[in-house]
Amino acid sequence: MSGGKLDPIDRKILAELQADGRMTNVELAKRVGISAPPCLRRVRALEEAGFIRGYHAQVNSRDLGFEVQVFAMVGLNSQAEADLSRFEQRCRNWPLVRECHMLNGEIDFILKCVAPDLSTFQSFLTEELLAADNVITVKTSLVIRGAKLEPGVPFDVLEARAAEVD
Amino acid sequence: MSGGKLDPIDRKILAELQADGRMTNVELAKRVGISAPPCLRRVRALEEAGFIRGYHAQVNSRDLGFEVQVFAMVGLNSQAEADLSRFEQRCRNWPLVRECHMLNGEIDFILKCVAPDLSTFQSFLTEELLAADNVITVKTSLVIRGAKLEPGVPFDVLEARAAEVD
DNA sequence: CCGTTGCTTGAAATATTATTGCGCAAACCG
DNA sequence: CGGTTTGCGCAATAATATTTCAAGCAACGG
Repeated sequence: MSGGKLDPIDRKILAELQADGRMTNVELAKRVGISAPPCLRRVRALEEAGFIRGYHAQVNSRDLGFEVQVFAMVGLNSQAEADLSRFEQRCRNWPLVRECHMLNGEIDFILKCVAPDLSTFQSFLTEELLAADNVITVKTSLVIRGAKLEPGVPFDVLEARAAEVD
Repeated sequence: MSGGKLDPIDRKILAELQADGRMTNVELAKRVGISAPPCLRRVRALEEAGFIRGYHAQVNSRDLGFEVQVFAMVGLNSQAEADLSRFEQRCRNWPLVRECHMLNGEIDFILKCVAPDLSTFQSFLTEELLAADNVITVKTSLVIRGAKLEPGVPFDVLEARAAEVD
């Protein structure tokens, strides 16, 4: 990647692959307006440069028996770096915790959790999360429904900015 | 899909594709222990049955110029269904809002937002979100760092449950 | 102004992969 | 038992990915 800068074609590639990660390379090439070989090279370069971190199937948790999704707002006793790291490491080892973000403000961490049912989550909450070292406060909120679920980047905003630069 | 039930091979397929959505079908077949054609048939069936909702490249927002990630906890004035839906619809039209979850408890919605910089987010916050009809409270928290980012389902938990059934 | 360098492209060739068609075996059911 | 269903895998075919290579093009320095 020459200098780490992306041209409009690269951005379009990223946008397309974000929308459909299994698109064939020929289809992708057609959409971004170049032929297949350079398109593939660009994709590889984007992967190597870390712009693309991976590809994942989006699986329907509910159908798989994970009826419950919960956000947990966690407050810690100590915010020393060592303690923060220790808590993060714990989160990595809890399968029910799918995302863990460190925040500023009075909440130290927000966790996105899943569970097969409420009682499983409650057990986790009381026996694991609340019982964990250094954890002071946990406020939980059940997800009633998800209205928009598009992790990633809004490429339309990106294109608007790129246009301004011209 | 015969009745909608999944056997261990199906679950393994889902787990593998969740981990790497661009895996070739032959590789996938090798890993789950069957030959390519039935493997592909299973994948197609899983897609049709809705267990797989799509495939997406995970793009690195920071590299693309989205330095800021924010969780916004939103409280509404009215929780009438029509008002909730209207707010959800707004969220779908805001590019900076990437996820919108309706919660129980005192927070009505949690939004995961991204922005190129703080001032962009502030403008969005004051001119769009806070200005929106029916919005009473918005508490925001900047994401300092993400420690675990694995949306989806913990298949190890799933397998443990399946084993119990035996 | 021209040649060199560095970089990117696209056509063609080749290697892999996806996909279809079909026969086979096990499980299930009357 | 015989018929039906279901899912498997082999083999053939179609599509795709990937490599190879020659050519185009801009920047640069003589």
